[in-house]
Amino acid sequence: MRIGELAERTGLSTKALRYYESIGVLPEPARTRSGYREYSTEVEDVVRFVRSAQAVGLTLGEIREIVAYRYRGEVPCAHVVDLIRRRATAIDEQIAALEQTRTELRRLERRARSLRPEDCAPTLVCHVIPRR
Amino acid sequence: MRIGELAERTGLSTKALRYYESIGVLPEPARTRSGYREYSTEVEDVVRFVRSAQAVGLTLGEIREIVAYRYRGEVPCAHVVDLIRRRATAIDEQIAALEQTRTELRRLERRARSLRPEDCAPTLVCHVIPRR
DNA sequence: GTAAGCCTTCCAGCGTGCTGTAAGGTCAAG
DNA sequence: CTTGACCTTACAGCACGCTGGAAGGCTTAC
Repeated sequence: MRIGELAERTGLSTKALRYYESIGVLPEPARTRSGYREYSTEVEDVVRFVRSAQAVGLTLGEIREIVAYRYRGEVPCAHVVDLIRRRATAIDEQIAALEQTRTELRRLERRARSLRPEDCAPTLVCHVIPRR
Repeated sequence: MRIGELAERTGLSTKALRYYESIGVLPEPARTRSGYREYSTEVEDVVRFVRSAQAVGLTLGEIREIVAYRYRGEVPCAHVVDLIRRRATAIDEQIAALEQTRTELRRLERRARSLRPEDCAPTLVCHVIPRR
């Protein structure tokens, strides 16, 4: 299978596939005599795994670690569970931060309704957003 | 006031201040005869405003628009309220996406406990993360 | 033989908000 | 007169996940 076909079957661009290879997420495939990449069918599973892992928020760096276990012939399960847990924690923190910002924004929006533009002092730039 | 003093008073780096100027967030200050930036005291309010606006999630691009009203002598209130509303909506969407990912991660974590590493087929890379 | 459509490599750039470094000018104190 | 602390510009690079383009080689059809 050449790179164009793999791209079509996985819904990725050839650019992305070559990029994954360059950062060690995909293994280096065999080459034809003229230098074309020649993929085995198994690599398709790896590519799909990469997409699935990205979909749950893992970075390509983390994914590279996971597939590295496979390339070494080891089972990555424990490492993956650890990554999942840490990602979940990170997302919890992100959500908390965003919720705080959202609360602040809603507060500002409410407050803005009671402010008159004429009262806005130029030195404050905008009195809708209060100085900390 | 020279740039170092402004940096100290606002808690920013001189690099950041020069960067803000370069992208039009801060106005070009007066210069001494030898080329040093000489700031008026009012610019400190602008810098503080930039920090406050960043704290509620506005980008420097959006902030530039807001201060542009001021530099034109207009009141930016209506525009700011609009920006705040749109930012709040964007944050709602971000939170929703993150919550979905988090739910999926928790689901994977629970599921992983019932899986045995020995059952993990190499072609799937890792059966903890299911194929889509 | 030549055109179309693949493939290759390498280098650059996107956006965001800066930071680092180099190479040089200025200013006050000793 | 020199030292050190400040200032200036300009260019590069960070993370992240790619995409685009240039310049060239391979393969197949006509």
